[in-house]
Amino acid sequence: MDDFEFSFENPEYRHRYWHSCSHIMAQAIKRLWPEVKLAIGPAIDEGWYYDIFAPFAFTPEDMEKIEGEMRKICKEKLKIERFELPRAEALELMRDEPFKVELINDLPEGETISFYKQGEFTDLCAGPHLDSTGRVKGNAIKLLACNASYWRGDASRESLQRIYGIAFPKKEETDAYLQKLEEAKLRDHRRIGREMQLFMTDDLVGRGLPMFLPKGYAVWQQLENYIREKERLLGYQHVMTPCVGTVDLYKTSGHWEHYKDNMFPAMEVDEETYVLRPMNCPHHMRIYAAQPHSYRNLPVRIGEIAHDFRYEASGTLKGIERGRHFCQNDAHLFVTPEQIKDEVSKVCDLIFDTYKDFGITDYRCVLSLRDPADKKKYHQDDEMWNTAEAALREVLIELGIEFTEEIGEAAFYGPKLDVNVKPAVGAEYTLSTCQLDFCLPAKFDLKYIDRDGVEKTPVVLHRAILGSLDRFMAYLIEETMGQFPTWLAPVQVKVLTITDRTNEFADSIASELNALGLRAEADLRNEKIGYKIREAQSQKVPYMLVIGDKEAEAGEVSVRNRAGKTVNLPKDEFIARLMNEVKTKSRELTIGE
RNA sequence: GCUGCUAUAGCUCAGUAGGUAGAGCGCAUCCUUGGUAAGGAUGAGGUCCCCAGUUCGAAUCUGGGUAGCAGCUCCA
Repeated sequence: MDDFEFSFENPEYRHRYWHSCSHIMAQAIKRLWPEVKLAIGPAIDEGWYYDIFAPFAFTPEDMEKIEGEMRKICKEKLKIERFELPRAEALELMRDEPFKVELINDLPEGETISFYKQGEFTDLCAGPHLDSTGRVKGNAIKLLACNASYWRGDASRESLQRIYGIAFPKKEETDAYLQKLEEAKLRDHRRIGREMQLFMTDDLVGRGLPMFLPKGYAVWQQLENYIREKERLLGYQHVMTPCVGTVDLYKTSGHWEHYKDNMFPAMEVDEETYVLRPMNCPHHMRIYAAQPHSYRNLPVRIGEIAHDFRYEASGTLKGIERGRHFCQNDAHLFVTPEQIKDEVSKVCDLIFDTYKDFGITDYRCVLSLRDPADKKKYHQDDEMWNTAEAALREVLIELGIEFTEEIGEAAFYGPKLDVNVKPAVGAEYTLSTCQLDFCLPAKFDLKYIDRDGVEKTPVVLHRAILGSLDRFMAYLIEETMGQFPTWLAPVQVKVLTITDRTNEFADSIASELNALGLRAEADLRNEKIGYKIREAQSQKVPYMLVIGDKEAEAGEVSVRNRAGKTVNLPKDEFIARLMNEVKTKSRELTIGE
């Protein structure tokens, strides 16, 4: 075996390990069901998968059988050997594996065609691999799931079964990994959303149309107020526009052409055709176009907390992370070409400033570029694209933002900076975005009068900071496990009585807090204090005030925070400190010791 | 949308060779006035997702819907 650090800590070794596991799995499957056909089986960030075409569906029992066979193969300590073949012989060797044949045929002329062989099993593979199946610890292998995938990711091609697996050098490590997966499920915003009564869905209302309940809407309102106020201070002007518009609005923008399959179908009324709007760029464009603009007044920043509707494929719906109705924290900045850099940089500042307020640190910036080969999706104007992409890239480099570039991820009208995060459960998604658009302003014939008296077309920045408020809330729920900072918590204070002798005092405290704009509830039920605490605790209320005779007499509150810390304070001091915690949007609880 | 899995009380879940259903929590009533994560008793609550079919009989088997979950594809 070539020389590199022979340790699981080494990402390259880990990659080989998992890649070899994928071959071992394929070998086991071929032993058990010789009739199945193999597609591809790479190592991934965590573990591996293999795509398999089988005339039957794998069951959980089958997965156990495969694991058993894999363990055997590990014990057999089969030597893993690489060899190369000329194209004709490679095709002959793989003649019973149609997917491999397709792969070989697609390899460019002159490309090395390599195989890896272990015992009776040989797979087309670029490698590299471990030197023996004996290096893999058989009883630390765990097959996780069997799901569907498409051959070459193309929904019009064969549907394959993708079996995922994970393995570590020690069984305890695999167990710990599985434990971690289980714990992640506890953070799932759909679960917490139900438990904390933040939102709900209802079949009669419709699929993918979540409803925010009083507690969830309380959080929502805080988010909305937060971002709107932040934008206002940065010179944004907020508008409110309707959710229904003529289909011509979207034909003009080009969205109809690109996205009509993902829009609710058109509504014919009298002689006109309307659609539920999937986004609101066109509205803002028309607002801009409604009056003349001078270069002196640019940038014009039009913002909206906008309700949009998209007919998302049913399989993509996921709680409030992705629904068919959602609310964008959208804005369009109309700028001169000279202002691009400055405005993009301000948007980036706003994004990262916001992340700081919410303590979001685990994100990834992507510069999303067009795929020049995709003539269908992208607006055809190479010069425009080159200018826009270069401009955005330049700003990001200048700001010292770390980013990767991804081809084919741009919007049809321009390149974007996407800020992506990973949820507790499921695939990465985009939280914030900043898009550079030279295209729609022309389609809407937008103008400003420049310094030289000539009419010119502005550039538009599309940007969303909280992205969709729904999705942002989903992310916050999973990050905080529902333990929102006090300023966001649905119920900030729960006032708990021990006996009914203190009902009046407790009630007056709750009223006083509510009058100050805080969210407080009194629990005057005839229950034991432990019971009331338990319930408030499970609702993740930041502060519980225990009010007994002693407190009522002294005008004090016994504060218990949700971390279990307690302290007795004069009522007014508690209120003052609480107000301060909320005002400063502290992410930590500041009361309790 | 595709493939697979799932659907029993408000929630989490048991259950039945095909013979009309159960627990815990929650809820209601009563007792309990208790000091920092579950006091006690009693009771109500179910078209076993929907529609067909098979059957003497279907919550259970079959088919078709609907919804949820996982992944794939998509995401202006």
